[in-house]
Amino acid sequence: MTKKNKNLSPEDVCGHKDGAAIRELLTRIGDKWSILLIVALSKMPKQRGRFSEIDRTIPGITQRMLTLTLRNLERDGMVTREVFPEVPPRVEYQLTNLGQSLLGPMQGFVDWVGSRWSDVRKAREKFDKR
Amino acid sequence: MTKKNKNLSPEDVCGHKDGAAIRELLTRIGDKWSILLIVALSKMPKQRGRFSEIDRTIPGITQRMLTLTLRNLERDGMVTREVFPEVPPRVEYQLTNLGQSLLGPMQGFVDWVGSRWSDVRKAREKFDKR
DNA sequence: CCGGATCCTGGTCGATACTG
DNA sequence: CAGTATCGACCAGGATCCGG
Repeated sequence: MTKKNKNLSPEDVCGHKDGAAIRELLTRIGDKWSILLIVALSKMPKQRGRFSEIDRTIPGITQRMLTLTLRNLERDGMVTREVFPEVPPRVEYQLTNLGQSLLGPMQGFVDWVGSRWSDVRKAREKFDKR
Repeated sequence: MTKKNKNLSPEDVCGHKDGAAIRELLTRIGDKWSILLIVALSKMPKQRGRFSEIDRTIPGITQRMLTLTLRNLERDGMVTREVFPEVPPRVEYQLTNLGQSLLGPMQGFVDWVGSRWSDVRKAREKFDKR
């Protein structure tokens, strides 16, 4: 017997109740800078660094986008923000446990890319050859 | 001794040579519909279905976006497209091995969301309360 | 040093209408 | 049925300037 497809809303990704959350997460870390910030922070001593430091670590990012992306990550509990009342101002960001815990799952993708990306590139070349 | 940071280009995500590829992949599956299509196809018999079938499975998607997303996935070697010269036209799409192989790594994210998403939500509420 | 305020541009996506 | 064509809204993100 063929099982009838239950109506799944676009939020039910994977038929999973957290589908919407999954899509949100992918959208977030799929944006232009988030993943770079997370990785950059993860490589700093104590997974911690100040604004200008992160800025220098990530070539091409503008101050605006750095601020914005950090805010989003802070809002999501991935990083903390600590302001030191000095002159000149100093602000330090640090990866939270939550943020660090994302590095694990990410490794799955990294491995996949390592083993399969060449296939994707070949597929593209073949496809574009038309 | 403190190890001096090598200049890493924005393409060197994770200090990994495939960094650009990783970002590309995340951007692709982080877009609005790709992940839904992959999952939808993976649940069909033989990971295969026709255009209208997929369309009905994914509420809210427009014909335009369905076509576009399928094209992208086809170009990346994630799905195949087979046209049957009949009237009315029939076109079937099928997940490739490559496409299926992505489901594994994805599971890591799914699990992460399952165990950690509530933390994200709590962080957001706390943050927004200002 | 950090980051807010503005302005602007290109790209993504939805709506709609039309074809082989 | 399975698309293509066209238009327009919206928004991510870049450039730039200013301010505590």
